[in-house]
Amino acid sequence: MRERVTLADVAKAAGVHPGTVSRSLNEETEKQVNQETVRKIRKIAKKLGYTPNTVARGLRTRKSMTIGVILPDLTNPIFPPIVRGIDSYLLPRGYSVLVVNTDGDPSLEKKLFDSLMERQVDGFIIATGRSDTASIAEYHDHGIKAVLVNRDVAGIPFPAVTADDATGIRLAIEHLASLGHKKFLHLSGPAGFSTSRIRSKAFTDNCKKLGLHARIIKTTAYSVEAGQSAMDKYLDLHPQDATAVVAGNDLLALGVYHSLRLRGLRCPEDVSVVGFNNMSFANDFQPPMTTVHAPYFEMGVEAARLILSQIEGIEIGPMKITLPVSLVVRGSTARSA
Amino acid sequence: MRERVTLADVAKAAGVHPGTVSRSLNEETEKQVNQETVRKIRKIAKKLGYTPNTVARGLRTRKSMTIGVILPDLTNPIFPPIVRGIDSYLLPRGYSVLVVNTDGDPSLEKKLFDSLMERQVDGFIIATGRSDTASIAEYHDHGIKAVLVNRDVAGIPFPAVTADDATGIRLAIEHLASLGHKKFLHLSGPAGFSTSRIRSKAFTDNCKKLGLHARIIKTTAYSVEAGQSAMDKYLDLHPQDATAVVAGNDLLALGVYHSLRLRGLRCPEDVSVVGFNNMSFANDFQPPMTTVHAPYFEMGVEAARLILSQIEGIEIGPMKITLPVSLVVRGSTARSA
DNA sequence: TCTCTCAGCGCAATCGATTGCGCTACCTGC
DNA sequence: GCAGGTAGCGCAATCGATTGCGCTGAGAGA
Repeated sequence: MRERVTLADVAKAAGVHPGTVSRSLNEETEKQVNQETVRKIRKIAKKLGYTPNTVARGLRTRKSMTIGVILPDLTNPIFPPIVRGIDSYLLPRGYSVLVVNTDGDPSLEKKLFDSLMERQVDGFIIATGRSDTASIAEYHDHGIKAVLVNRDVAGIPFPAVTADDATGIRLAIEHLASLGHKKFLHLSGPAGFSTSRIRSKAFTDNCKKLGLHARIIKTTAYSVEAGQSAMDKYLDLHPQDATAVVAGNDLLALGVYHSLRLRGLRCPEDVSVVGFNNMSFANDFQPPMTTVHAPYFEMGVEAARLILSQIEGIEIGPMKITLPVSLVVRGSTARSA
Repeated sequence: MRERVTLADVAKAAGVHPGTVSRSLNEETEKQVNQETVRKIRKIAKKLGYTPNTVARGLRTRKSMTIGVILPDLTNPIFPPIVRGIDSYLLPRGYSVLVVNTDGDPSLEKKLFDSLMERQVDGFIIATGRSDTASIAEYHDHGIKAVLVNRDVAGIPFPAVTADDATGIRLAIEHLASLGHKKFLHLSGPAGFSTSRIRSKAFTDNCKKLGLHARIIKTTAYSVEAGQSAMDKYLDLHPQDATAVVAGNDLLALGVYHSLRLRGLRCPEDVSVVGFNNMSFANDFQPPMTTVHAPYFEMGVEAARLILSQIEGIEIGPMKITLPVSLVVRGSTARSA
């Protein structure tokens, strides 16, 4: 863009060799140079407005100081907090973040992965959690660093940071049971995601333990539309059956709201609904949504921490970190009629 | 990360010079090489799994194929669609996007700007719209390329892509007036933003034209909390005065919801409220929010288009693009009592 | 006074790709 | 058969910073 000041410019102005300037400006190597010289060079560098060229440095050091973040869709409200969590950890440490959206398309995911590789990212944070992501496991042997966040993938040799899904579902069920509900429905997310599997299993297990009637419907996506159509289908088959719905996430729960409303059913008077995620503005919905809060910002921070550990050469293996969740009771759950 | 295949590796395998491989693999220079050789080299490159090193290329070509996006806060729901719009235009053209959040802190914005410069970004898309951003105008003479999006800054020599704020406010007022409202309140965003200024002026102008009673309160931020406290203050001073509130954006409108609810006032029965932005889930609020829809995704696309034009050497000057808005009528507005 | 040591700094290779320049064939036209 | 032209490709510089190695000179020790 503008005619930039280079190391060589500073060196010339200071009457020294570029190598000396490089060493003077770097914390690590600063002690290899006379203190007096360091001060002089630093002053001249500042006067000339020298800024290092990260690209050139990256070429030589084989580090781009960049992390690639692969996620399904940034407009899904759980991802912005994750990204900001990642940012908050990485930026102060000199790293930048390259975010890409896959829209759930595995072939696009592969393509984006490759393009991030071309950009020499130092590591990946992957939030798509597709089983297809397992193909990325192949790269593990090539020394590629990655961390999964939000969703885990079975058998993948990378660390993962997830929320305590099982506990979240248990809290939801116990809450609903304490309100007198007996007949439960779970809208499960699509197969192939760890979140879907774990939440479904927790639903079944906890309902059995408490002696509750349990039914599960699989949705086609974690979206409002999928939630609505799944609930529509359920209500067609079993009108006025379940009084408690545990949704796979908040978007599905919102779909349930829509379905109920269109049929003249009231939430929570007729049907209680619990979401999962505690997305932004869940408190402003109609009715305010009872949901399981998952600490997305912190998950981002942890994922960033793990990827940097790997980059710094610490072998952590497929470590799994599970962050605690909590139930946020609002207006979408009430005592069973 | 892994032992990567370089241009030299391909050259050796093909028995030619690296320069020839480079020319063969590049669309532009391909015709400088014998078709037969090109085919052979391409095949070998694929077999070896060669992927170009974007960093090395960037050093030589002085282009990083990266655009820096500076915004206040990714968790503000208007920004994800903008970012996705930018992405959708840039990615297919080989560019990547580096997103940073300023949290409204001008000194942080300056620091992030510099760090993006160090990373040799080819251009900036700036969504913060602070008047302080004007300091970036200094760089204009140094050949820095930038586009403003969402908010413009007066007198800045860069192009800008914004929504038609004035028309949006007019539509809101006409809608409310047609419902019989006479006394209007506008919660204006903080001073210093083009959006605040334009929307306030449009509010005043249109109220005057229609002979409506108009009052404006400035908020301290475009946030739910700021909206709530501003509305609280207003209601303390003028209980039961205005029946129509035009909020500076949806978050402020949500703050108005909260304020009304805590005082036992009903929306829309007692007070009608209109937001601005039509953020995600505005339809799921309590009540569903009447608001002005602004095409954020498209704004991102346009901003991306303009920055690429500049990079490709097209002098567009401080061109201003204004995208049309529309009023989405939902449940937060009703006939005046 | 002479050697030895080491702090301080210069030299030049290196990272991987791009590109202006020029060389070598071969081909054409006369 | 020769000058002129051109296609195809190699050579080497270049982008800007980093870094192993080695040189120089000053200070220390004998």
